[in-house]
Amino acid sequence: MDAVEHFVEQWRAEAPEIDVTPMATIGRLSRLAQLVQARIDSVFEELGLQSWEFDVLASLTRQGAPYALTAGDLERQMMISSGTTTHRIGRLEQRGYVTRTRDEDDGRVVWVTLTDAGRAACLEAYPVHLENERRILELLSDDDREMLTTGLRALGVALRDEPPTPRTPAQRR
Amino acid sequence: MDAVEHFVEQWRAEAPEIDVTPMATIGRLSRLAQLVQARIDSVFEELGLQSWEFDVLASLTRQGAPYALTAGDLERQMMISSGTTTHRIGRLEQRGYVTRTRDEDDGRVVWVTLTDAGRAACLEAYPVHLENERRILELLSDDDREMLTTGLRALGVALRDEPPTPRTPAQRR
DNA sequence: CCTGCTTATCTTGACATCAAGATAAATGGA
DNA sequence: TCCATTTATCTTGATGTCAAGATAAGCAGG
Repeated sequence: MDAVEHFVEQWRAEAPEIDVTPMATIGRLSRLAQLVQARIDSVFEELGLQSWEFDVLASLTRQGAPYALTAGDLERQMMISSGTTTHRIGRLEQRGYVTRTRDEDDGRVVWVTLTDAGRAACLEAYPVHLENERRILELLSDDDREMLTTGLRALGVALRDEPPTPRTPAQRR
Repeated sequence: MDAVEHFVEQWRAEAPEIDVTPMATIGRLSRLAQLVQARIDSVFEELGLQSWEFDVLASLTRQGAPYALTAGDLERQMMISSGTTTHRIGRLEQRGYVTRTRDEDDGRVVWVTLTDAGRAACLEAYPVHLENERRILELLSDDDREMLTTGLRALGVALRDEPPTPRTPAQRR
């Protein structure tokens, strides 16, 4: 019995004519995402990072050399607004973790490039973060963990959460 | 192939010594929660409600008569801070959807009670919201949906997301 | 009764976020 | 070449959120 199951039962008693089963899945999705995020945040706090900071650094690091994306590509990968993107880049620029460069051929484009310090911070946090995630999933049985992963992957496909195709530095027009 | 699978492959290429499999599950959890929330928000917008407003109204409605919770109980059920609780109650009070009442016996406690208008707004939105959730889950096969639900329920239990035990009006000391 | 501790709510200040619009650059058709 | 349209980023203003502390009311032991 978890919290969502309790809410489902309350709704069945109060409004029995409505099929409440979707809530058992989607209600948990957002609630558990929040609970898991709290655990993840606490690890990043120990590492001196905000979760959103790691998000940016990780997006750039996993691209591989030369560790650069345009502001727009970052925006799409992180699923945030353009205003938030500008703000995030600015804060990380102040911290010395990224640099901004105007594209030479297309004056509208801003390249965000990881500095050595930014890459180092990301690579230091990365294994600690993943170990934390591993510890959370270890609370589940192998079967449950596998069902969860399979179900989530299916949902990702169903919602068309497709891989981003960033502009590569070579692709400058 | 979804976005998270792509990120996993990028990480495998860039930092092969780290086991990246936990990200396939937990990365999807937060990413998909965000995608699903966007769909949910758009339905509430049509209904003239914010998601957080429905959260409050639903917490009160599903309690059954007399549709009341203390501010602290709302805070715990919705997993938000006390400051956010105060703010939410204030906004809904302005809209005429809830009322504030000091407990007669314990002067620190504030009872938040649903008005008829608040209950009506919630009961109008509730079936539309659940139909929307049902439509999202319908994108999955029966098997995938069942695995997702089972996996999430297991995670809820593992993270000890336990049912709240609110103070009932009868329990006034 | 006091006095210190706990509990419940509210206030304040900071901040990340978004929507909408501004700015500026590129593009494409007449 | 010119102008309208599209694209990429940034700015502005509003908002929801939290952490930390303030306020105020119970509570418990002397």
